[in-house]
Amino acid sequence: MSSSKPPTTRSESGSVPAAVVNRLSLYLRELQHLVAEGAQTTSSSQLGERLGFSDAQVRKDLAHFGAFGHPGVGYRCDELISEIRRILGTDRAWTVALVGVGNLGRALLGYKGFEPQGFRVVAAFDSDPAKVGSRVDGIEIRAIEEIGPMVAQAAIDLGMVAVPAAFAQPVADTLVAAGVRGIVNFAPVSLSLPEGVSQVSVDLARELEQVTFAVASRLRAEGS
Amino acid sequence: MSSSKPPTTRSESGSVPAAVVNRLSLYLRELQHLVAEGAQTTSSSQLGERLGFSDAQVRKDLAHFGAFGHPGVGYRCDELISEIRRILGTDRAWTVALVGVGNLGRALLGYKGFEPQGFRVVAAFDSDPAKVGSRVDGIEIRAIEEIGPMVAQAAIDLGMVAVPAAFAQPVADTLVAAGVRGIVNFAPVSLSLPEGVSQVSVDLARELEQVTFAVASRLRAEGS
DNA sequence: GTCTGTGAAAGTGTTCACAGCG
DNA sequence: CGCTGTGAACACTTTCACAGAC
Repeated sequence: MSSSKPPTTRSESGSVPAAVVNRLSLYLRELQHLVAEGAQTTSSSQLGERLGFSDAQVRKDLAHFGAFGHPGVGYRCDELISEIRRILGTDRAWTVALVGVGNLGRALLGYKGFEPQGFRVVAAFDSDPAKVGSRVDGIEIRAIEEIGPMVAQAAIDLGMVAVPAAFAQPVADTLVAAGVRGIVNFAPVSLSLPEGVSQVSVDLARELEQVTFAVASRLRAEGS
Repeated sequence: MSSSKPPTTRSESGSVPAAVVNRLSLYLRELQHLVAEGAQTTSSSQLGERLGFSDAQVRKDLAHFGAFGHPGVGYRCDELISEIRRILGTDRAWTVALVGVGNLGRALLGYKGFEPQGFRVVAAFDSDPAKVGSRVDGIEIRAIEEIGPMVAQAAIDLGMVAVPAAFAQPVADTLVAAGVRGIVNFAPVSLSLPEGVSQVSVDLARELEQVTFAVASRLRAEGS
């Protein structure tokens, strides 16, 4: 969604709709908020209500992966958090390389929200020689040519692409050749990647367009 | 998709699935690339192939809003671009206010991708007195208290929320009270907004989680 | 009584396949 | 011919509603 995701993906127990995985992340985030508020347990209806889903939807989503609840009680927050992290793969840390240290890239380097969820940006690359060698948020900016060796040496799992649209595909190709297993693409282009490399695209202008569509529709419905 | 969108939304001709609107943005972006490459016309199959959808899907999506194609010919790019912009509401400019000039906020202020799609960030607010009064990318940072007057005075349409999770809801409430019609939320929390105000959420860690799920699934399928 | 997990029903979205137009 | 637009078939998702567990 945001993003050009393939419709489905494959999991430990058959194929799971992308929409379910999306919601899984939302459940995880909400559970973390609940724990921060001191909750020990929650229920499908509480979780659903806070996120705008039905209780049945929450239960059906979780049922794709197992039976984590306790009838008559609900879900133990910490238990469900562990399960969802295991399902999403974030029960271990993931190393991330950033390519493109422009405006957006710098924000990604400094973003505080990655670490708590198990993501560590450990390398950054840029084609601008003026940036290479400098440090941003404690990370040294390296030349594009160093992607291959660094990804191998630091065993980097994922890549984030924050370069201008025209360079996104070649940069993605380089990351894939270097061995990353997945890419988050912030350039407004559709990447073609080989099978076996996952991708998610985030296009900021597109997010705004989803909002304007809704607003424009409402204005049209009201009669100009 | 990426993001906690309500499942559907309403349009000029009945209700349109959110997934369709998402793809509409993708079609628009791809058409713009095609024009840049010198194309005059395209077809549902070309458009679909470049984005990973079926030709039928492209035609069905567009059919929600009218008949824009020319049988035997395809779609005239410039014509379809105009139509999609009209549908999305981006046939006119939208003014945007940013709240939260941290790492991410600064990136949003400087992001070059908004203007070409019809978005203009015209005001920025932050609670940090040290930032208030300074300028970032030509925009003066104002105090949170000025949101109300500024949104009214500058007739601001949309808000972008890039503040820490705990402040996102009150900031959103302030923006709504000030009169914005839609909000893009970058904080990892689920906002509750009144009917009539559209929202899209972008959670960067969640985007990464969608990728790790796919990667983790593949690893599990391969046997550890 | 409360709340989960789940078949069955209802509702949506996608693909198929073709009539019709340029 | 080629390609759109579209009803009909299909597939998928969500909701319903209840049996079973605590």
